[in-house]
Amino acid sequence: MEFVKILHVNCSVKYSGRGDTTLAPHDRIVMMKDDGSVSVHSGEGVKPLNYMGAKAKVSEEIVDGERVLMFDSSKENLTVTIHRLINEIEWEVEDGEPGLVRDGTESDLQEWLSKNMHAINNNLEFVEREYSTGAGPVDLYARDLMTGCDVLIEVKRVASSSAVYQIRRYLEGHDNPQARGMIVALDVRPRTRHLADKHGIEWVEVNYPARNTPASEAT
Amino acid sequence: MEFVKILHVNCSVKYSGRGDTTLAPHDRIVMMKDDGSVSVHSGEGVKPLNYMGAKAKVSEEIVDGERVLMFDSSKENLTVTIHRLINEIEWEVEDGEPGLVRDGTESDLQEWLSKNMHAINNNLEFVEREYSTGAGPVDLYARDLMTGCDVLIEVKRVASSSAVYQIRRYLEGHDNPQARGMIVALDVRPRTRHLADKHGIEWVEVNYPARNTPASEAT
DNA sequence: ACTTCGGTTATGGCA
DNA sequence: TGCCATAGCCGAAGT
Repeated sequence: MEFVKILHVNCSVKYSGRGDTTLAPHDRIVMMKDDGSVSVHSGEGVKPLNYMGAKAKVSEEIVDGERVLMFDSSKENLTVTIHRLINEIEWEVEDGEPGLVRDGTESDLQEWLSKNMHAINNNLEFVEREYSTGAGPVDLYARDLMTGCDVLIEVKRVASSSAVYQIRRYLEGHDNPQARGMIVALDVRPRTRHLADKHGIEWVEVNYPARNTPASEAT
Repeated sequence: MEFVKILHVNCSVKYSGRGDTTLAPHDRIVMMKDDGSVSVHSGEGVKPLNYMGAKAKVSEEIVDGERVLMFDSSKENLTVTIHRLINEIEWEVEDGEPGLVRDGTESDLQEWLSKNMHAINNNLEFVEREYSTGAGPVDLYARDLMTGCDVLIEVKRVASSSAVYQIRRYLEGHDNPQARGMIVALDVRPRTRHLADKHGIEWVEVNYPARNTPASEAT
């Protein structure tokens, strides 16, 4: 069993480690798990204002009549000074979390495309995945069946400008200067299309097939 | 006033939007804020398993005798199906969060460098900050006092390869083709050094002065 | 609304 | 373990 402690407090926070930050006194929610992780939440936003990962040593002491929580790891430390405790609960959470199942990652798409090049273009023949160019590994390496031309393909779920720069680097690092560059994505952003055109990079939007649902084309 | 609702439940979660994920039934903690954000926590780790940012429409209904929470925004949706409610609280959190104060950010470093170019090199004269090139704004624009040469500088706390590509784009977009490119950072990663050298980009590591110490604030 | 960029990014993969 | 690239990255600022 794992315990989660949640406090509603008026507090100040000080963090030092990867950077240095402070939080002035205010009303907040502090969540502590018994793996040593803490997060300090305000009433808004999904991200905690301050936090610290697991493996921290947790200690608590009274300084000037105020409860002070301290979290220390080798390289970081976080201190929560509690000016006023408003509420405090502790819940027992069953362990054995099965974990998040992700579907439709870039890696999935890349693998699927390698076996379904026709989704891009009927003239493409798959050659290699994660093909190593002088400037790093390009997602897909293909060949144009009509012209015999090498085609280097950058795969993205959502392609933004960086994809254009990426593929340009691969072309630059590739030994065959005649190679074409191409972006294949579920979503090629408008400005990315323009930038790609400008640099002579082809782009194609594809539809990823239905996942995890045998007959989910019901619409 | 802002309200934060925290539930301890046995639940399943389904998310669809930027990707697709599922969480099998298990014991978890759900935090809902009244800006529409949600996060689903297990008993471990600082990051939520599932989450959704603000601006979501929250709705709730009973399906097959189970309470279902739905969060919908234009491009994403998250569904929490509650198989068993173990606990539920709602806290009222004072608004007006003063916010996190960061120290030693890239922006701080950039400003400090603009006034202390000698930390980089004695021959540099500051010209402009966030100088607009055809390829976007470069952090610092300077001039070499010996040669009169333009120097475009990318500032980073930690410089990784992307900094090299960034500065190359700025040089490409700059009107003066003779301009030199430079990376200035607290930490230039090994591969970045190599890559910079290869592309004729200079790089310099600097020490940031002590922060928050009255004596060092003289300027 | 779309894009760009910094971040205490976190996190997984690989040398 | 350290280093690098990805992520449902988030969040903020600028256009």
